[in-house]
Amino acid sequence: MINLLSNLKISVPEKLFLKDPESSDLGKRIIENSILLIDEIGFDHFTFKKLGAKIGSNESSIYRYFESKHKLLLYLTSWYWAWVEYQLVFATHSISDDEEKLLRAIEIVTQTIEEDMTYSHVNEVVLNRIVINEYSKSYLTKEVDNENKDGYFVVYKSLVTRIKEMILNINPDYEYPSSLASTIVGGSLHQHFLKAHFESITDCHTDNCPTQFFKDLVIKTINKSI
Amino acid sequence: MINLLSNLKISVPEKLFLKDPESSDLGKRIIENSILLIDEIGFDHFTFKKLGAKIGSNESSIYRYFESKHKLLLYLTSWYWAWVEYQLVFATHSISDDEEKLLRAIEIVTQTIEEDMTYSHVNEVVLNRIVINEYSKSYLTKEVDNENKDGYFVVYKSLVTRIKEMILNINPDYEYPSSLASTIVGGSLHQHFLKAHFESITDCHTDNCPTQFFKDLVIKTINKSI
DNA sequence: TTACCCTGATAGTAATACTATTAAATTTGC
DNA sequence: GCAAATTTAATAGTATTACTATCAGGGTAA
Repeated sequence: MINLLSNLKISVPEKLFLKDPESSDLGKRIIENSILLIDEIGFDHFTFKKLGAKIGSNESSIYRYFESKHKLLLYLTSWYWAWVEYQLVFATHSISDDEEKLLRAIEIVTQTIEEDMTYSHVNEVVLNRIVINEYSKSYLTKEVDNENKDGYFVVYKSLVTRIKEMILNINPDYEYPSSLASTIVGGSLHQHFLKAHFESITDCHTDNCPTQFFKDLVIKTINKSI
Repeated sequence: MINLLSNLKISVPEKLFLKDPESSDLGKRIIENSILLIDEIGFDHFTFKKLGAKIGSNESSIYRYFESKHKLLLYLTSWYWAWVEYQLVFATHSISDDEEKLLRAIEIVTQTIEEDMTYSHVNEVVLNRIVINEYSKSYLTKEVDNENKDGYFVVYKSLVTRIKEMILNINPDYEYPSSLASTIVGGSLHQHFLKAHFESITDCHTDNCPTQFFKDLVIKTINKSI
């Protein structure tokens, strides 16, 4: 599966970049090292100047690829969600039992990425941490409605919608399939964050935790009779 | 209840301010108008200079009350959570049935604040929107562990812990009471945001929605047998 | 009435988030 | 293999941000 996936190009909305970073060596170094640098110093302290210094390149060259650091964050997180969606589709398509299928999907979406799947220049383990720590900053802005119209968040919405469909397949009468699906995806990031910084308000202290919590939650919630 | 509450001073960790804004007229104008301005232009575009212009005061005077705009956000959101916690304690203390008590607590925590309760100079309706749009920015930082040690997030954690206790009262064997409680509080903010900006991935389109979703979710989840 | 505290005003700093221009290097097309 | 086109690097510059520092004036309190 890992090798199969690495031959596929993850597709990210084109409006997010000025020049496709996959199309050149410098572009790939920008992606690779921006992930490492954002993880290291946090998105708030991250600048193109610092990134330029890290990759031995110039600030102005990076601006040829991305209009702003905000767009770069959208690119990286879109890439992440597209990658998760691939894994989800791949891991569930051959499962015929609807409940088993959803449980597998929850695993994919909520688990900690443990090993670098070596998808070229992208370190998925580190990117996962970035998504946990920074993703909400990409949409908690005054510009969100315009950017949403421009399709900047399609990948995320598509992932949530897939999970919603799986929920409806199990129980077509459940009233809140979209809210439950978005709670799984968003809530999982939140539990991972709490696990790392606010242990007192989460029960997730082990490897399998956010996953077990959400599996239990979802199955109890969508089954028709109590 | 409204009048009773307005005689109580909401208590916010003292480290969050340099000078108590409740102690002067200028301080209160800072609070009142920072809430309005952050709502209007967003926290990212908010500066003390702009706030100074709005209240006819000077940037440097605002810095006498708050070290940074980040601390001001922590102050405002702590105030909000303390206010919610008061309401929660007040509304639930006389309810003897454990399940009814939790359901009432969920109502308090997940509902949209509909009317300004005129707690002096604080517009709670607008502050609620700020918490929905900006709260995560207060903890998604590289400084979160130090700030947490300094008690900047005690109010929020205390609120979540109260809900956790209520869950345990209903089912002491439920395995994830803290995670469920933090999911209710954090997830409710998220659903409110989706309702306003990403309608396609939420089922919350009516007034009573995040509330109904979470009530249903929690009751199904914590009841012992499936 | 003098001391002091609060507020306002001004100035200044380092960093940020860019834009613009030009030059050098590299790739490509023929 | 060379010219043309493209890409990257280097430099400079701008407006804004997030502060800090200093000083002056006005009101209050001992």
